Amino acid sequence: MTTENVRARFAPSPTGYLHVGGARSALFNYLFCRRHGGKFVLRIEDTDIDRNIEGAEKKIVEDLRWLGIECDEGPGVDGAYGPYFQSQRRETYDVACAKLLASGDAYYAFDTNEELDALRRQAEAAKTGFRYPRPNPLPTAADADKARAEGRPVVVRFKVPDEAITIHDEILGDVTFEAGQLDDFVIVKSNGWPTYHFAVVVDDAHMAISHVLRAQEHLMNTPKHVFIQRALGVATPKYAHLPLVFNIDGTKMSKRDKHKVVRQGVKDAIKQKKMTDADVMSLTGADEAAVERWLRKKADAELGMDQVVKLAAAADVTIPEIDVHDFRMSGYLPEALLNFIVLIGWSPGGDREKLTRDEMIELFSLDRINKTAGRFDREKLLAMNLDWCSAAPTERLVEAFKDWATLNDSHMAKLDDATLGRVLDSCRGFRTFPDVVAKAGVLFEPDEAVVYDEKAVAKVLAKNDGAGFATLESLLSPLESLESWTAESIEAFVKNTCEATGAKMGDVAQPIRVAVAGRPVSPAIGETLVFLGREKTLNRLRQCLELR
RNA sequence: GACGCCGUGGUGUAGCGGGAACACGCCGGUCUUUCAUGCCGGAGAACGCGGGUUCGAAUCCCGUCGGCGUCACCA
Repeated sequence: MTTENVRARFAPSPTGYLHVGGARSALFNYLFCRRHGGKFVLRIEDTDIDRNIEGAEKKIVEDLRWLGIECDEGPGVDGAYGPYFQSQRRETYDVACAKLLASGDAYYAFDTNEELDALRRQAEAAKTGFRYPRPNPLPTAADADKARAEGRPVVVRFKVPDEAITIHDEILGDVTFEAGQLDDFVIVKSNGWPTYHFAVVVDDAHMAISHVLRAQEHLMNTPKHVFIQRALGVATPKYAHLPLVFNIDGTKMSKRDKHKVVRQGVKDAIKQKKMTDADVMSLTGADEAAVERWLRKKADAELGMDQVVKLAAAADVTIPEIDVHDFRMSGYLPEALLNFIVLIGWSPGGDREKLTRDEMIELFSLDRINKTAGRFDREKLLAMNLDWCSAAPTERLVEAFKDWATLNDSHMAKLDDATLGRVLDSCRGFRTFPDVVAKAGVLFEPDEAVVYDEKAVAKVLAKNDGAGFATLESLLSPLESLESWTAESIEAFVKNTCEATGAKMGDVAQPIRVAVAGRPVSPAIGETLVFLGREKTLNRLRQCLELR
């Protein structure tokens, strides 16, 4: 492989957060560039003016950065091939289009959507595939002006050559498409903006893109792109189509899954009479018709994400993480997500699995990319996250935890680094950050916030005529007068108490734990009480004794 | 339907002509003051199916079936 002039790009459209599938594509392009000393370009494909979401590209850049993927050229990173927004490159497309029109490789067309639909229905009825009927003779510029004057939409279509084409794919090998499969597709829309097919080709050429690594769903687009390249007289980059990423059940992983899961959860709740349509209406503020459309007609657009979040909480379902940002919000380490993602469709060979970003760069190669689609196994991700967390130094954990806690408005975001480090270390073995809060969070809340779990109280405190309560009571004054309040001294105190009374560690530690945390789970008893401090410990012990 | 891609335990992968390996998950056990970790052990694929080439095939060839993808003035 020539390592000079390698230039690859990631080209998302700014319609929201970065999807994990997109992140995988970005990662592979990034790794490939780094491996070969090339340039990684980020280009925003915002030619569909109506669908663009304001500021979405900032979110995408932010998500990439969180993962540790930085571009060499792109929005905010100047390079010799900018601008990096397609919306700012209109002249380039206009010039290229004029060229194709002049050479006779493209022509005007004036069909309305209704006419096109009718044609498609006809084709369907006749059970023949729809192909746009190329007019003969081809309309002229004058015809186009006339049509425009009549108020008809004017588009430009590409005149697809009637020949077979073989594309060499770096992963798939040679892929041949028969002649006559493609019809004359639109390259410039009636609003004057290029379609995706045209814009990618023009930009890839202008930006000197040498390699295109993209998801396999684009494979069938490649002949279109190569035909345009030939008509334009520009070079064809090397293509590598990446295997798809599916949900664990084999369905396509898409943003719609969030709606899908919540919808099903709400339906189940309604069936079990835990919820009603009226609940859905009051929760979302949507009217009956809108609820009907969302719930029964699967019209996702009827409800916004914040409304879906409320419904999910009410129906007690967990919204699946789909976007990179979702995983960040769920308390994953970016290095773990990155490691997990890189292994969907690629492996360094052998038994090697855990990889840092630098190791990925060193080992990455196109010929080790798989052809088979992979599934996104959340259990494996969780296990991998646990691994990374266990191996991470405390400082890294503190940094990542603070990011997570801040984003989630957790009360633990306020803790100082030293305390946070101890808390995180005392919880080692956690899978994601919410586990840490579940285990130790209550120690940093007001005493009144402690919720006593009935089962735990019954089992640990009330059983045997309130033996646990009695233990607590007997501990009150020794704890109050304990000389030093450190994890070691507290542990020693508990041990000594056991030895003196012949009790087991659990007989002493568990009542304290339940009294102080409300549940039978918390960090080691010494650490638990240190986090709490002596005063709050005693306060909670007394508070708990009132349950008797 | 047309075209295209793919097919190793439940999942991700390794192996690419000569004992089917690793990780996750699952099951059982175990350490521990709780949970989670950790540790030990186990079940689970004759490599979609059929045929061929070969002394020998998951590995090469052909066929077949199945899964998936694409068929927009969305990208």
